[in-house]
Amino acid sequence: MNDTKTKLLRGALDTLRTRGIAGASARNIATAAGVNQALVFHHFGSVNGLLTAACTFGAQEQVEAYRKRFDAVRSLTDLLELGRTIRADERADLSMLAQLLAGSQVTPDLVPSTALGLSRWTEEIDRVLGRVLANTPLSEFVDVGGLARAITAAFIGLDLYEGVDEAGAARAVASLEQLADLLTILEDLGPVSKLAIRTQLRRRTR
Amino acid sequence: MNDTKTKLLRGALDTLRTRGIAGASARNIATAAGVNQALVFHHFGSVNGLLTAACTFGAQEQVEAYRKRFDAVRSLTDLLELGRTIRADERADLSMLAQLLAGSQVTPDLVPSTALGLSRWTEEIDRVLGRVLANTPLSEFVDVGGLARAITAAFIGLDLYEGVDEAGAARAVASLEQLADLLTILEDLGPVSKLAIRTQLRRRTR
DNA sequence: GTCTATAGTCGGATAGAC
DNA sequence: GTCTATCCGACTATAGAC
Repeated sequence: MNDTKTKLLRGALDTLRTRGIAGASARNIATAAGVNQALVFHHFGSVNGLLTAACTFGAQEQVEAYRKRFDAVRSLTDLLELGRTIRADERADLSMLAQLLAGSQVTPDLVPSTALGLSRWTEEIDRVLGRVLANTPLSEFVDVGGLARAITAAFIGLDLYEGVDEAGAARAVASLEQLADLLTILEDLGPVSKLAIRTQLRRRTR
Repeated sequence: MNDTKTKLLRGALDTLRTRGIAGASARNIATAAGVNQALVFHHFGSVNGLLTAACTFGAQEQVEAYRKRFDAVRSLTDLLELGRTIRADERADLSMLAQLLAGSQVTPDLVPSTALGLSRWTEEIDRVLGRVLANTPLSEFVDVGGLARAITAAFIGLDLYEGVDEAGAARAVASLEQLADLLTILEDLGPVSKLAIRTQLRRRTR
């Protein structure tokens, strides 16, 4: 696939990453793609049309590229390790999604495709969590689908945070890894503590 | 403080929230502030100059407004409850910070003030966590400062996520509350499990 | 300090030749 | 499908009157 449409899609993703939502103009994207500016409108109707198409295109491609790695995850710690890899990958679309999210707060056209792009990651994490947390107190007392969404949101937040405070972001990630270890231990505590936890939870108002 | 400079600062914050980083132009901000467009440059030199000043100004003001609520937090669950309130507050600057973060990925001028704005929240959360988690396994095995940074990043991510999938964001928050309850129980398990956890942690490679 | 006016640039979008 | 050329509005920033 090396036709103009694909070039524009990749150009849009590159531009979103390197110049942000505020710099994602038809001209900038066309330059990045190495094609004529008018073709943005000919093929996609408008800049937002191209951005939404690019988002759908990119999310599909990206998650597939990481599918095998997701399948190899065996613990929360593994998942965070993979998250580290994904965030370190220059070509990963976390930054692109962050920019589209920023734009979506203000431009309703962008919302559906951005939500779809996010859901690709969420589904993958949901799948992994369901597998990794099966038969643990976590899956019994915490909505795993909700947790998958929270993790996706946190990854986006960390990606943005990294852009303004690399050391702080590294510290944040390290603490999450420590927390994951702690939760893994919680899993390993066995049926006795599971019972203790269950009775404790029953005692609560909410 | 109702002079032009202050009007512009507030106008900038409003514009960032309502029109995003891509819509934060001198004209839009001046219109929101009810002043002349040229004054942006007279008082702040450039649009980015105004945005950075507004960020510093807003973060200071906001965190102070919530200080008492932070002081009242007694548990992780309380903290998430407060987070819910802050995210629901239209005038809160989470959205503004999210937009500035998106811009900072691409515009180095914005980085220092955005980092400062974020650190105001991080410090507050750090303070609360230090108090709430004192004498718990969490504070013993997890870098609390890192956790504070992770929570700030997650809140930013959730704020953005909410803009494209309200139901999904609600689910994410609910699952975090369940997780917080679980962690609170971990705190209550007493010295025996603390010892168990400690030996388990020693057994690990990392 | 505040205004008008304006220079110069960049943006979205379209018309029409090839 | 792709190009050039162009319209027109919005943008940053400045000059200069008040």
